Amino acid sequence: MRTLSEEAELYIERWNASVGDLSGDCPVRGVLDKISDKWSMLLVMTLASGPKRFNQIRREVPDISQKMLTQTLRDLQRDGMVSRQVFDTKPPSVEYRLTPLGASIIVPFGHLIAWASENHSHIDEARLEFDGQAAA
Amino acid sequence: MRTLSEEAELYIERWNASVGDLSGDCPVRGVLDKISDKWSMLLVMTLASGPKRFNQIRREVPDISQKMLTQTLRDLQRDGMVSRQVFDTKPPSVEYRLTPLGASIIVPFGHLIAWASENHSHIDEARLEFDGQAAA
DNA sequence: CGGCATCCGCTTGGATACTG
DNA sequence: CAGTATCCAAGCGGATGCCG
Repeated sequence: MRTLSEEAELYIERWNASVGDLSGDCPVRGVLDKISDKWSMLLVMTLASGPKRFNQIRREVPDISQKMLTQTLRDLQRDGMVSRQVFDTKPPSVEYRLTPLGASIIVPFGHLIAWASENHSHIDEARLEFDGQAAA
Repeated sequence: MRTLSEEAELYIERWNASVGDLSGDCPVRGVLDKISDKWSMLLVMTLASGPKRFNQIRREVPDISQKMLTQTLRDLQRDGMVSRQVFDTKPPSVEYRLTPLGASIIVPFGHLIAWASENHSHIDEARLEFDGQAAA
């Protein structure tokens, strides 16, 4: 091995040190499963620009169902990533905002988003080529 | 808002600039969906430490089924993240390795893993507290 | 060894209707 | 407005058996 950057090597080492046997109950796997959730990170990024109310989030993320929005917000609250504040007005309003923990994931997640926007064109190209060869 | 770091602010800005209306066909969403795949990132990290053969990967990731391993490897190959090399021995052997594109995701993904190992204890605590209050 | 094909259970998640 | 409750379809993914 090879042509990887030193930074990458470092992460690989840490990974190997932290995961042990990669069995399902390794704590990092647990967090990764959360991150893999279809909507979690999208909601975190939506709340990153400020606290928002339920239907306001819904409008900003058009293709989430109300059920999934409720459920994902509750999960994020359970994990201490989002706090929920109810205002006793009528009609009642509920505001969601990132906790410090929730806000702290923005940076590492931002790296991934940066990677995605830099490389999605490469992925598209690779996919076209792959599908072209499969058809031939 | 406001106790976020400047780096976080930068990512939030970029996010807002890049996603437009967050509709399902935004390219960043597309890449994020791939990353959200249950096994993709696990396999990338497994291959990060060097090229490996099919059953070797299976042994290192004990709880993936053969079907999902085949399928995920093919998807990664399609996306240009992994290359597949067949050796014409008997019995035949097949080696998978990261492409430069696949290797390039290790660094941003490493940031997320670092966050996970630093914060999973906070998440566990938050979860215990939340569940305790729910029971009360 | 490294797959592919089939079957099938179970979860995920959407649509709809109702509540405080 | 901000949910809860119920029903139901689609697909993810496991188990098994077969092939080159």
